[in-house]
Amino acid sequence: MSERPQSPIADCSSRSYEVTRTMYAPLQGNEGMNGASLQFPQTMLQDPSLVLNKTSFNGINQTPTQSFFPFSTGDFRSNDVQVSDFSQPKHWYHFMAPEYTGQVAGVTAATQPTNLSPPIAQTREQIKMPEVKTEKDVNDEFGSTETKVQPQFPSPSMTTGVYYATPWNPSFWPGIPHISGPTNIAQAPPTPSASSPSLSPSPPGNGFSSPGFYNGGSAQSMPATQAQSTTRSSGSSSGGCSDSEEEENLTTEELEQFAKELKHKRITLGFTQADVGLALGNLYGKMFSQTTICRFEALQLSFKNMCKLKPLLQKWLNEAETSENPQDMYKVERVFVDTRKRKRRTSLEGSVRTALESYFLKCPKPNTLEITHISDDLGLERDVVRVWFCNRRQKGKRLALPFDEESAESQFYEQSPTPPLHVGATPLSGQGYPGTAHPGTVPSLYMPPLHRPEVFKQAMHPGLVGHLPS
DNA sequence: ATGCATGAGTC
DNA sequence: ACTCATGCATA
Repeated sequence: MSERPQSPIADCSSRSYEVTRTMYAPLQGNEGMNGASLQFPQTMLQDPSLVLNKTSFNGINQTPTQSFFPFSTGDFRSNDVQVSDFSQPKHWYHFMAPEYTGQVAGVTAATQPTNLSPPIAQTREQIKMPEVKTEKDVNDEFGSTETKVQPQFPSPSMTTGVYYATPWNPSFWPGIPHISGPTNIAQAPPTPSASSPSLSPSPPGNGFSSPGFYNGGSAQSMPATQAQSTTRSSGSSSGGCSDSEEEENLTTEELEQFAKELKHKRITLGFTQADVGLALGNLYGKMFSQTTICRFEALQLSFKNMCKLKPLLQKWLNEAETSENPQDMYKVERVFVDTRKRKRRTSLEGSVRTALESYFLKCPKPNTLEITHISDDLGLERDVVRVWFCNRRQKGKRLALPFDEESAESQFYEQSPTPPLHVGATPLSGQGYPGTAHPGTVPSLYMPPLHRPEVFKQAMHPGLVGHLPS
């Protein structure tokens, strides 16, 4: 954030957005690899200048958009408006039941189970409320997908963790593979004793008795000590993660290592990602979804975010390993779900995605007008387009270059990047993998994160790597 | 595992 | 209006 002094609007023209850089290279590389012809306007892919020197949104019209269709699965609501009028407010959901704060338990956390309305401390069966069904019904949302937990105790997830503080600065995956910094992996595998997930019911205890119960003070309370962390560029170990207790300076290596360890042990102990997420809520007051845990393991979160979550996961891991009944750790379920109705997830067609991609290449940060233009062109809702770009940028960052930005940038940018891309093709072969040989680690099911082929795949182009939705 | 969505915090 | 963290929904 702090590193982008310019106005967003100027981005497209006056500067090459980082994401573009990031994405661009791989893209070309991909092109080179399969030599496949895309439905893309090739000029865009071939000529960086288009991206870099773009001065306006003109050239955009050339995209193969005519073939796109204005339906976009926005079916939940009449599409009539999309093309013509995008500026109108839309409310995909409405709020109901005042007593429901419209939050997922644990996230904003019911602070005091006492005054909360009855429904809150229930098991999912009870809570499963009809819900408003706007465009489409939501079949048994929560619970079903995430938890395999046995509703042993309807524990009132009275986790109290507002804990949303993100004092860190924006530095994500700065660095990279070879960090020579002080690798202080303070994790000495405690000896996994209970590796057999037995559903042994041990006294509920609300999870509060748990040694490591989170009292909502630690990880978040970290003041502005992170001032130093700069704006990335080098900091493999962004000092931003300093904490009153846990993580201070994590290196990407550590995180990488930890992520692997976590995954491995998690699996060994018989937990699912969702379990872990729930357990965190139970133990430390901050619940997370399967998605987040998944992304953590895959190192798909920002560096900062990884740093933030690591201590919690570390704790959980320790708990899980030492606990006689690890299962106790996730005996908390999501108690109730957000009552707001989400907009139904849009599923963009392959062709539309491709088109968006091409637009993105030209201008990763379209302004309102441009967005309108695009949405108009593709027959999508303006908001869908906007969000798409947001996510695209975010993804681009998330999966940013696994190398030092500077150098990688220069490499990828103008030349056709090949080396890194090939790694994807041969996961197990000669991946440099400098500082991460991990001698001791078990040859797990996953590969070294920093060379994850998927990353490149994604970074390159979802639409290009075989992704045709039927 | 990941695409699209939401909301808080910022600029 | 953007970034970032996060999650629902789905492939």
